[in-house]
Amino acid sequence: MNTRAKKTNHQTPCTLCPVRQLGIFQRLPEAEVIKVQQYRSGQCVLPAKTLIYRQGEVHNHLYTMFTGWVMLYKTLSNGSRQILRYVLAGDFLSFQPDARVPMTHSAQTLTETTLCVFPRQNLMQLFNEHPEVAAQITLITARDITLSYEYLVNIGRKNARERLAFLFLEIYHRVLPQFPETGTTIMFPLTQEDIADTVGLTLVHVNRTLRSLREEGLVQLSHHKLTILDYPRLVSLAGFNVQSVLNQPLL
Amino acid sequence: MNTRAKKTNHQTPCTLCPVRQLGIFQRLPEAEVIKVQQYRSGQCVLPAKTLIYRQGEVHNHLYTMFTGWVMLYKTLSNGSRQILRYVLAGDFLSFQPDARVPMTHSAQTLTETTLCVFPRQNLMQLFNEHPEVAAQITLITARDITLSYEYLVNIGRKNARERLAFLFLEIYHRVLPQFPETGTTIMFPLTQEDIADTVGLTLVHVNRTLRSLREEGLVQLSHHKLTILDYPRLVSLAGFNVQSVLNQPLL
DNA sequence: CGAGCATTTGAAAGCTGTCAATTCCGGTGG
DNA sequence: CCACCGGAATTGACAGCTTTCAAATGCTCG
Repeated sequence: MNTRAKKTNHQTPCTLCPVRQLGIFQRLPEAEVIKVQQYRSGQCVLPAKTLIYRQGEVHNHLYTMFTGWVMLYKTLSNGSRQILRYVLAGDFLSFQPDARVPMTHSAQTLTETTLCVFPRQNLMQLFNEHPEVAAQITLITARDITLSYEYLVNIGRKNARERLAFLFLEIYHRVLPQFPETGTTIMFPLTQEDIADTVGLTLVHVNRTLRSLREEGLVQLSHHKLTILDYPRLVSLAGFNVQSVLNQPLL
Repeated sequence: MNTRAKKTNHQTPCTLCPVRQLGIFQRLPEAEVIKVQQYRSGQCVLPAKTLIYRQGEVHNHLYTMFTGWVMLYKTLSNGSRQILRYVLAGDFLSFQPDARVPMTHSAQTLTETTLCVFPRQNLMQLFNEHPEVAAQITLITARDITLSYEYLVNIGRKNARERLAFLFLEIYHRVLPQFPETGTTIMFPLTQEDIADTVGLTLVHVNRTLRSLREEGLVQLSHHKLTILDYPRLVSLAGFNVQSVLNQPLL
């Protein structure tokens, strides 16, 4: 397989920032948001490459992302890495079956990131008093599973070009709502090694495949900017379906 | 890639069966279980190879599995198939972000299956009146994600032998609690094609890999019976961690 | 301006897929 | 009880996509 682990780990102190209607709170009426605040313990801004929690460690906070990019990944004993998902603004972070069980994966920021901290202990109380939040969380979690399934199909049943096409479209569609003014070019902080570890390929093969896609005028990726050159052909190549990626639970 | 779709679809009428404390209800005190029953709409027994719901169709029920094997899978436009997960007794079935959106995957029984039907419409009401059920559902869903992540690692970063070893151990550990008397041999209703579509390989390569594992005395698979011959070496080969597979949310 | 990470490329090996054909096995009908 | 049928399991040969190994070039940050 491939890949070595990262080593950075400079944690920054938490900084308060204004309340926002994102993530689990996005569908609540204004009054609810104010009340729900009391369960929170704070918010913080983390620089790029910060380890938020590590696979194997007990971690007792939940987070909602406000801004930034975070990746979830698992490291294998042989040193290789599998990136599981990218967490973007409005997404939920660090859900695990049991608070007492160690995390099964790690989370690290790719860019400067602002997130809202929520102690796991308050969760049951929140569920009791705000069942609509519970429903919201359930739906978000269900959507995460849907995305995870898409990834399984992507890695399990597609070739290199199709896998990259899918990844680009997926991220493109999730970033767009955050920056409606961007056209076909978005910020794309992943390295080619990150891409490789996401779609189950090697860095070298990702590089070759990127060249192939570029030469055919499908996408352009350089200096951490991604440009969708031929959206229709990309969708067709990837077997992409927007539904599978949308961040809009409705209930 | 590979594979064609199945065609069977003989639905059987629902049959009432006694209340059981499984799935979402497994942690509730007895009194709660009785009350919670009112939200349910019934239970049914399905023969093997029954399609429970189909990718692309709206489906308005949730289920808890009582007995049997169900597989969740997605079909690609080129005809290939990716199996996402096997649903066993006590597991939850058919969670999707939005009831109005078509299912993104299909579900089919592998064996005769008994499941408890729960109309999606009642969900919000259930959440309101029984927040502990909401918490339970959240935890089950979180566990499903954890398993899904394990599958991603399995397909994305392991070779054929490791993938099979992992799949066998995962299923073995999930089946054991249901049939504590079984020793190292369990019922295993998947065909080699099913295995292939689960771990992202082809039928032919799965067959060769199975032979390799058998010749090395690691596992034996024939006539839909799986025997773990050398558990320690299998665990080591698969990079298997029991935590990732356990069906025991505690809250 | 230098060091270290990230990106590119070439060549060769290897794992996995494809194609085809045969054997095995459970279930059905005579 | 036995022959037959179709799906499942096996196997061989070969092609092809990906990985490995190495090395060169390009960038970015201190």
